[in-house]
Amino acid sequence: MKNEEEVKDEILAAARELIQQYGIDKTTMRDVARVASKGKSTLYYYFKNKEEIFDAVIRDEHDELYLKVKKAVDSEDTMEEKLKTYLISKITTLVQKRKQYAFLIENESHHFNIKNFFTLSFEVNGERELAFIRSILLDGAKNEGYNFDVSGVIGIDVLSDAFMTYLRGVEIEVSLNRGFESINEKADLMVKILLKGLK
Amino acid sequence: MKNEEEVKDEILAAARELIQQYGIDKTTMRDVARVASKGKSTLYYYFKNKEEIFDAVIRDEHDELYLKVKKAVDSEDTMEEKLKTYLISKITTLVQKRKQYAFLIENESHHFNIKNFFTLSFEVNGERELAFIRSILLDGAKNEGYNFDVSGVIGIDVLSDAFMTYLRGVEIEVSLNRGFESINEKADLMVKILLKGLK
Amino acid sequence: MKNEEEVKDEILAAARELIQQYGIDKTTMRDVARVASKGKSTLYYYFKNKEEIFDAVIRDEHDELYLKVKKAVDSEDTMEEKLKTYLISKITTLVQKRKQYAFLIENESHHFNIKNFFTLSFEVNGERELAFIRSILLDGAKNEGYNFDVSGVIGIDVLSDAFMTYLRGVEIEVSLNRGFESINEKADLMVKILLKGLK
Amino acid sequence: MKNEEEVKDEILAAARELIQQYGIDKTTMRDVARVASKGKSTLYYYFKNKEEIFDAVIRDEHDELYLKVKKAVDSEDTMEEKLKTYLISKITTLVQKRKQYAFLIENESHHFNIKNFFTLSFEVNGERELAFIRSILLDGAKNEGYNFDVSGVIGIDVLSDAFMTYLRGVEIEVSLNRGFESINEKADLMVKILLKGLK
DNA sequence: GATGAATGAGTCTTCATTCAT
DNA sequence: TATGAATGAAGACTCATTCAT
Repeated sequence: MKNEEEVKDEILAAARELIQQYGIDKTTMRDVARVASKGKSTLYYYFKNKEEIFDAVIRDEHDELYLKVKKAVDSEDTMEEKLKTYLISKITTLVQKRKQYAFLIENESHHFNIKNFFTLSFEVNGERELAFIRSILLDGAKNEGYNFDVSGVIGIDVLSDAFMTYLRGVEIEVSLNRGFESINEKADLMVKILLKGLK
Repeated sequence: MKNEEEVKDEILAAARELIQQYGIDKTTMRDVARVASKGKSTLYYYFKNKEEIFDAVIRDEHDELYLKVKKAVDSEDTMEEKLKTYLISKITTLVQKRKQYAFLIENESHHFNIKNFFTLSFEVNGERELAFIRSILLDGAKNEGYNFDVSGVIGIDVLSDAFMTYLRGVEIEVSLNRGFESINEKADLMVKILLKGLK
Repeated sequence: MKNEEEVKDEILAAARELIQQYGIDKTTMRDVARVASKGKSTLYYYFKNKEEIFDAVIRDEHDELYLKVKKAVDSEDTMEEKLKTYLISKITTLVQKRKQYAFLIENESHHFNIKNFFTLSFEVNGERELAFIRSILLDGAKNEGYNFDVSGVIGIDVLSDAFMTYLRGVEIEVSLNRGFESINEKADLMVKILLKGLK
Repeated sequence: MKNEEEVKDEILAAARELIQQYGIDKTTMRDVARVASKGKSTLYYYFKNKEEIFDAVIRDEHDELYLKVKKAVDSEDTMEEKLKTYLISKITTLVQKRKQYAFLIENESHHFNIKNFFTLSFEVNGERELAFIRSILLDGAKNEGYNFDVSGVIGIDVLSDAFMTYLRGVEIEVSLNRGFESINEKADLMVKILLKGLK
């Protein structure tokens, strides 16, 4: 017999599957119940309401995403590689997710919701991503001799901020399905642009 | 006596107001009718359905946005100023819009939709923005001696692409209400980062 | 410039066309207006309301039907031929009309309305059809020596009534698209059944 | 405590009541819900949509009708009595139903729909009625010495077909409220007409 | 004489949520 | 613990009709 936590997870799994495919608004409690093989009212036994369920789903999803990227980055050695890996790993993961929605692209009427998902992602991971990037740059300054304070204008804060902003642009572009065939190259170039003249 | 176009505009104005406040999904035809001081069915006299109305609204809104930014940029002389102005004018306009939604930040249940609006913005203006930025860089190369082909890696395409991506990140950040108190400074810095070493 | 009667006729023609295809309930004033190339409100200038239009249409339609059948029958000489022609000409005409609706047969959702049309037909022509049939039988008795009062049970009234009832059954069957490939034979047989032993 | 089937039946009962009074088009889900003392959405818990409800009602209604007539006929002994009973019992039952609509006769605007009901009846019971009548005639031929093949023209198929067609005419006439005060006599006469000279 | 514009009332349907069991 | 049953509220959309011009 399952305990409370397990049932909750089953429900969240169902909700996640649906939210990824249809977005929040178009996913109904009935859908979730069906996929979770539960009665509709059972959802209300475990969660206060729809919002609580979908909030949990989103938080989970983005946690995962952040952890995955972080792990990839941590396995790199140099700052430049870390930054590139950050970009590449994030894009790759997002593109992957994007594929799950593939069919929605054609289906214009749904297409608001796909983006919704991506947009939310930023809100959840914002703070820790920025902190993480800063720490990468900091390490670069300490261990690899980068100098971010050239001519008094550019500093670590400025650069990590810029990197973050760029990252967000990338995410949106993925969500809009812009071609990202040459991810590696693009990441390479961007890192070059940002870092040129800083060492 | 109003002609057809005027009435349509009245309806679109009402729809726009509501879409900005509540997002598409939460805005009902009844709401639009009420705000436009029309009967619900009147909307259907002028538009085929909900989608047609909201499509028009969004297209208008983004047209406006693009034109406003373009105008501001065109009034500048140097490439660097143009790029800065691009960022500043876009951010400023978006922040302004953002204020209209202010109260929604508290109102968690609505907040998905705000972002919806921004996300769509990208889709509509994508192409022409990129082209516009390229033309700015091109002029810079021709008239101001910028050289984007240093060390074989960076070119106009790469840079305009990077600028666009960054721009998108900025838009998202605005939509998430990240502080943009020091817009001018931030724009200044970013342009410096992108252009450093290219002249 | 057209006079009132002409415009009314144009409207009725449009209405008739639509009623035949879609039935009364599914035909809207807007449809009629469009087909008649008039403004919707113009219909209300010429007719009090929807009902008045459709009433007129039906009356016309059935008038035509009756007249056509009567003409065919009158051109025959003997009673037996008249009765057969009555059946054949009515069935043929109805089958013809039926063909205009052909596509509706597949389209289940519409199929109530087709029948509606036929049913109404009975109401309008009832009286005069009965009278007409009686007169045919009467002529037969007078001129051809038929004796409808055999064994005290059957009389002209009984027989004309039976013929009428049978006729109605035929109409319904046509409306339900029952095969009527062998109309002539069927008419022949029925008349034989009814008249057998009466001369 | 009611089980699913019971509730469904309650809803169908309400729907039937209304359909009989107002016809399908004019009966709304709201009406049905009110009469069934249920919430409007409850109907959708038990049935997929309006069509499913009204389909069920009609099918039930006609099933009943057929069974009732069949039972009455089966209790008779001779072919002649069976045929008469068929006519009488059918007419009687229909007239009875007709009374439920009585007031609609005045109410012109509704009167299309009444007929709708009758018309549908034919479609549903068509096949089995014909088969039943054939079997009655067959028995008559076998057990009572009727000979339907006189003079090479009339056969069982022809006669059962004629009887059915006549029956349908009767149904329509009932639906149009033609007087059927002397049902027994009329049935008697018709059977005589059809069978005269066949034994 | 003709109609564009406007609409109130109503239709079917969906959904999150509650509650008795 | 789990859910079947029930529903209020709302949503998009349609239509016959009116009326000022």
